[in-house]
Amino acid sequence: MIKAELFENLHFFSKLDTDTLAAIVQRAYQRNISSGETLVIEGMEAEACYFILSGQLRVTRMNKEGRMQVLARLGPGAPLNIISLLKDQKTNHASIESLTAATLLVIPAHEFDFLLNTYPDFSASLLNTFAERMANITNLAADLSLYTVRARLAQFLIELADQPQTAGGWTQDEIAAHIGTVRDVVGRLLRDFESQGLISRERQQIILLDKQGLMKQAE
Amino acid sequence: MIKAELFENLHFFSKLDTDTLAAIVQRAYQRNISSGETLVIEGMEAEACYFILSGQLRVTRMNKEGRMQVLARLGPGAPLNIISLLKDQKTNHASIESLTAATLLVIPAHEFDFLLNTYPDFSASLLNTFAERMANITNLAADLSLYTVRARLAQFLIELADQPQTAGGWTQDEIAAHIGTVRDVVGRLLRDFESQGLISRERQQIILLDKQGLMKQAE
DNA sequence: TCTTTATTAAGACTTTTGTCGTATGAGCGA
DNA sequence: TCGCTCATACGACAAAAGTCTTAATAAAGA
Repeated sequence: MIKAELFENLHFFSKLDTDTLAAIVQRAYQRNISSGETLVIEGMEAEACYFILSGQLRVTRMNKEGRMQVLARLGPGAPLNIISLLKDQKTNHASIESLTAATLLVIPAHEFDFLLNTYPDFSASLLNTFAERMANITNLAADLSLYTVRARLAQFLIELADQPQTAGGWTQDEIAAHIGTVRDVVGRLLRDFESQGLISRERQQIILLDKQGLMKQAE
Repeated sequence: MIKAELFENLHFFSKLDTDTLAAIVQRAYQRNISSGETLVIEGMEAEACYFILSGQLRVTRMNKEGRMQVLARLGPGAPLNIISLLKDQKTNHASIESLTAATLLVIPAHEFDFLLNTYPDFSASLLNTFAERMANITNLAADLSLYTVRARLAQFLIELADQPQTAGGWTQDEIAAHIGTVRDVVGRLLRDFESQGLISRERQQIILLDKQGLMKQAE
């Protein structure tokens, strides 16, 4: 049995009515997963959607060669796998895996339908959350199309520096999956940025030295 | 004064209650635009959202060099500029321009807020429409990241052939803006496909000769 | 501590993508 | 019909991105 206190203060839930929260509590269950676990596999039948109570997860797509693109990195309060349930064809639309140990609120597909049809504030809150997600994924698509890898990496480093809480522990592989390229290229560009004095680095730790210069690289 | 008969049979509106439709009619107005007109400019303050009653429009992003990426191509029933109004920062999040003459239902920002807060079926319908849009833009981002221009073009041609209604009148420039590259490259690849006997072409008309072969190009 | 695995480094090389200049033909309006 | 714009063609070139190989180093687990 789960308790509303676990999540009612999270952004998504904070605006919901008490009885909507109660209905969620009644129909959902809690699940704990460990770090590096795969929660959802692209293409399989969509069985449930999720809300992150704690931990970090990432939404990804892969091609046949195994190259991966991260579509989103999400934390507490974020809904997962919603589109898969709303689409006509109810298959998982991307893969989802945990980056840390995490606790999730699991809502089975039919329960989700019920909540959606019964509690207008639930769907309204979803709509708001979606707007931001849509904006983010749109930015990603536009960036991938309109900017070079160099520019995307520079921008990524700047954004990373602005959010110190997420700053540590990025491998070159992860960075590559985020900005839409491969590890080798990230490594090469970081070396280049370093030789220009824009950054300095130690293992998995990048220190931004010249923000102005990096912004120029980002065009 | 506009009439509900103009649009109540469009997909988005068909599931709405009669009084919701009436409220929309009362608070929205109609606007006609000609082909090639710019309806919304990225970055400017968001004043309204729109629904397409007739005609085709495209949602785009540009970089400083003037290279353009088409994010969506939309027809009757589709909502426009919704994210701009739902975001925290209410600026237009992409540009929108007409590809044909078009008629639009215009809903000013504050009226949109009212409708959203008052008629749950309105926001529910929006959520459903959004799911599909989100799926599409996600596919675009993944494709841009994970596939080559050659593969994207081949896939584009296959999809185009499957939808005969949209098939005509694509310039190389437009194709390029859709698949995330520049005109020259599209021209070069089309020449290549033609020399391989995969397609044949006359002015602005591409005939698919070997679907299997193209699918191989799409990897 | 000793393996094993994950991460990074660095260079050489290939392929892909983008840019530029010039040229041709079609369609359109004055 | 004349000029104009638009769409396209095509080759040469430049830049960006990706691949491959070998090697070093750090972290993690037995």
